[in-house]
Amino acid sequence: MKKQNLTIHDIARELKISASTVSRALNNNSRISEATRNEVKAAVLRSGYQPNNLASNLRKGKSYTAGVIVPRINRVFFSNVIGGIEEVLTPHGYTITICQSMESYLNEVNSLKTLNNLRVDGIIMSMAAESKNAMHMKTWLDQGRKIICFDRTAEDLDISSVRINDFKGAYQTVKHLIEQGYKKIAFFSGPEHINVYRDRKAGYLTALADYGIPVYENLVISNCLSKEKGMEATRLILKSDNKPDAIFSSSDFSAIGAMVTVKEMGFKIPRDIGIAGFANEPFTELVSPSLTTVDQDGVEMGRVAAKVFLNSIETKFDHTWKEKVVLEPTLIIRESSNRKF
Amino acid sequence: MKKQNLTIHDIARELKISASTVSRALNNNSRISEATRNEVKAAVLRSGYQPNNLASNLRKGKSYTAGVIVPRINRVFFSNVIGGIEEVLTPHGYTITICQSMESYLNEVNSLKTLNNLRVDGIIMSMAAESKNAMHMKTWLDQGRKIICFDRTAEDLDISSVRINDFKGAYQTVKHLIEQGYKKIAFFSGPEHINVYRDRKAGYLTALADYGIPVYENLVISNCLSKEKGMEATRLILKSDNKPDAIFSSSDFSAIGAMVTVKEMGFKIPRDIGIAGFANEPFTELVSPSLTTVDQDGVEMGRVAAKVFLNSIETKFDHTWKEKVVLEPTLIIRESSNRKF
DNA sequence: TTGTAGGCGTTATCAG
DNA sequence: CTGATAACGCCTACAA
Repeated sequence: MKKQNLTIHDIARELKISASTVSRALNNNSRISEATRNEVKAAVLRSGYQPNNLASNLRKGKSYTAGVIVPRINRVFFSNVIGGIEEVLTPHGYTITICQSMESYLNEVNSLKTLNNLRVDGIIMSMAAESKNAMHMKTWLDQGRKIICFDRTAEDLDISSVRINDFKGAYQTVKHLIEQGYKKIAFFSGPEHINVYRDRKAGYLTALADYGIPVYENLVISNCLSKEKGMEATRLILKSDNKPDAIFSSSDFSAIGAMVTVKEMGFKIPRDIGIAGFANEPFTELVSPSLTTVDQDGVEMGRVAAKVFLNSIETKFDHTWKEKVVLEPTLIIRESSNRKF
Repeated sequence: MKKQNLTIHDIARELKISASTVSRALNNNSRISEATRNEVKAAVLRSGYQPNNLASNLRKGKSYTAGVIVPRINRVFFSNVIGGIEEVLTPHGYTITICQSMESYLNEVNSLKTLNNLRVDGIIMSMAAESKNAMHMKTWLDQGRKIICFDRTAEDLDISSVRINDFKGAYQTVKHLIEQGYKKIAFFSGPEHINVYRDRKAGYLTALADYGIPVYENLVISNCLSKEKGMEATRLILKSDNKPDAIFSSSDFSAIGAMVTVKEMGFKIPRDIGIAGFANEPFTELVSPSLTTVDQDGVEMGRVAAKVFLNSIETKFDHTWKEKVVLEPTLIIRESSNRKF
């Protein structure tokens, strides 16, 4: 039952030709006659031979594999990105190998090592929250490995990257809230050593400044990304003397938490309190009121990252050239902030 | 800058010993002295040598890789499963290579082939909706490859599989609806050549029969899995002469569609119409009213599938033994169906 | 305990 | 156009 794996040598023997000829026939090499090529292909079909890519990859010094490291694969944004990467790479004959860092620095270090030992042709990654610098990545870069960062990038490294304009996404959202007549806008932030959260906060602060609105310290909450933290923070600020009339969160999850608590405390959304989140998680359009948020097209980001990957390994560009792509975010205005109509 | 890759031969030359000794030192082979082992390890650290797993895998005839094929990676259930697989396999030194079938039979065939050519040690997969039989999988099984199915399994094949008890999940949900006093329960189904949808429907029908409730043909809607289809179907049945007082859907997405339409048409949930879905998508607890649904723990399913994978390749069992694991679903009762309190 | 030799399955190079 | 040969980097008998 369990057949031994056939090799090109078996095919060669059967056809009384050499293994190299079989190899050439299979690789559509030009220096071979139509006749033998067809003979070989027929024999391959007949016998059920399947090439061993491990061997061919070893010989070619190339694995036709992209390593992907994400904090967690089951976060919609990241799985969307992976989907986009896969969509672009598969037609090019590349395969992807996945690792999760689980936001841990140590896991990230190990994943980098594992993928390197597998001789992947490059790594597409988004950094773990725990990784406060990029020394572990530098080691590989110095050895000539390719790393492409997306979303959470290593800004202290000269590296190819794909991000969205988080600053702009935040700025536009705050501008929108102001235009809706909100005057005291609270902000939920994330760990600020991560570029995306730093940028979102900067967008928030700049928008307030541009419109001459003061920043109230008690309304800027740090490290507030989960639903629970959002509920907690909301209760706190709504009970304070200096109540906000809107909440802009760096995360859809804490925005949902805010929504729950605001309703519990008897305020109306968007009449009394406006709410906006960030990321356009699928649930944001399903809750009621539906949540205003910023879309960061994960699938597209994955596609772009994959293209950058292909460019960098097919070296149309010279070695030192790094691509830095910044995608445009889209503000999606929904019920939770829309009181003008 | 770009160092050439070092090999065990380079280390050997530096230490004036043979490559095999280096290999043995690195693999913690017993037939080697402490002294040389330490020397080798020191040299490796100093030089920055990194083993080439392509080569060692080729030599060992084993790739320490699991191939995973899912319909779409960015569906929460599937990405949860992948997370669970990764969690279990990584500590065992296995890596995972991912393919999406995008529900297409052809993509599935190609993925199977790609993964085989990569000589993965086994494949963990959930079948594409388009795949109506498993002949393409049989080909590989006959060649002695390992395939483990999860969720959507190939029932005509003697194969290891991990599923949840979809029948029971559906049965319990319908029983719950009946106990809440609902008497005319509509059902949204999926493609019935897929085991999970067939089983859910069977659970629905059996529960009705057990409680002596007739089945109304106009209330059983086939191929109704998306939000849009759910909206459409709901409009249809609520306008009919034979209106339901509850809707049980095989999918959370169509259940949400039902919810939207029911509210639009002015009915109260759960007072006038009860609703329940299936899968416990993250949004189900965030919508209002929150949606009653059946939890199928994707992460756990992934963990179990990975363990079955490890068992099957580390062959503690004999070749012909196939594990068939059935996990228990959990009915999660939320507001959308709970009118007793 | 260590070294030698051979091979895992391919492909690139060089002859013919 | 085709064949022989030698790698790719590693591991494992077998020999010493």
